[in-house]
Amino acid sequence: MTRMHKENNLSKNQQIIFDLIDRSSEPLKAYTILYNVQKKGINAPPQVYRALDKLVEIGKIHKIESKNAFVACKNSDCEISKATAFSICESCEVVDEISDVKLSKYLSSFNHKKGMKFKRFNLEFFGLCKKCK
Amino acid sequence: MTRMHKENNLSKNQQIIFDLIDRSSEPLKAYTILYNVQKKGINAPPQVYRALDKLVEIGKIHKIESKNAFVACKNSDCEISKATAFSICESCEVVDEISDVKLSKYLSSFNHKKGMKFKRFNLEFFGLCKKCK
DNA sequence: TTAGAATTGTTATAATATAACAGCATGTAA
DNA sequence: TTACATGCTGTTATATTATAACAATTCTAA
Ligand SMILES: [Zn+2]
Ligand SMILES: [Zn+2]
Ligand SMILES: [Zn+2]
Ligand SMILES: [Zn+2]
Repeated sequence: MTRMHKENNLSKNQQIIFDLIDRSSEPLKAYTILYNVQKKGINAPPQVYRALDKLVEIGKIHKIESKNAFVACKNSDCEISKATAFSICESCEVVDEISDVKLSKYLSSFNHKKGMKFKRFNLEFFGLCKKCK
Repeated sequence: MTRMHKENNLSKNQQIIFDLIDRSSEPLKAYTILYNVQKKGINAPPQVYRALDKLVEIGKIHKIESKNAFVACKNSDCEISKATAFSICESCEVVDEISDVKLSKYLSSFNHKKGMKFKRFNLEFFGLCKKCK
């Protein structure tokens, strides 16, 4: 059984699942993850979803809501996932995390007319990538 | 059986489901919709999902991706759903469609570094509404 | 060392969404 | 008129995504 170390803030299952997502070139779905970690002893959906929830919470991964899939954060962990933006190709389905300081600042400071103060946003752009257009 | 009229571009099931969503004060989930239209003869999930797909396609409703729920467009049908933005209260779950021309223009003209040309975006802001904060 | 918090393992089930097939209505072209 | 295409409908079954509930173990901090 893996010992927890202070310098590593991920648990065993969290690390296994993060590594898989981080090495993937495309967003991974929960059950795809499950199939791929069964050889490592993760057998059931709740184990996957728990790890995913935690990884999202701490900003190591993001959920692409329109695809129910997960990608590793490429963006120094996105201030704990408060401001996420993605580009999604509607043809080849490639997903890129957008790191644009101006965009992020603009949206983080956006205030709704109706007096709501935002803590977080998620933005998904759709189109055709260079290869597909 | 309802006759199709040229002046009405929605079919019978589409109209029933649109009316329900339009009258609702909150986003509705597909199976909530199903339960509420069974008295009108819509019995099975595919009938609901087909109507929802079409209504989304023509911009009469939008899907709130983070909630798997649907709202009527409050915004003259959003140029056929090319540019959607919502505020979502994390406490009471109230959802508002944001109609902000500056925001919409800013995002519609945003171009990704990697040369992708965007056709569409969806933005979801999260926070606490006036009542909940 | 002990109590609380976090994580794990497990079974079962809930909630969301689509495949596949058949029928009917409308519009258009031969 | 017939024939065909398109779009909508109805139906059964199934696939996919996600959580409830409970017991046990491991980690952390006091
Ligand atoms: Zn990120
Ligand atoms: Zn592409
Ligand atoms: Zn709209
Ligand atoms: Zn609220």
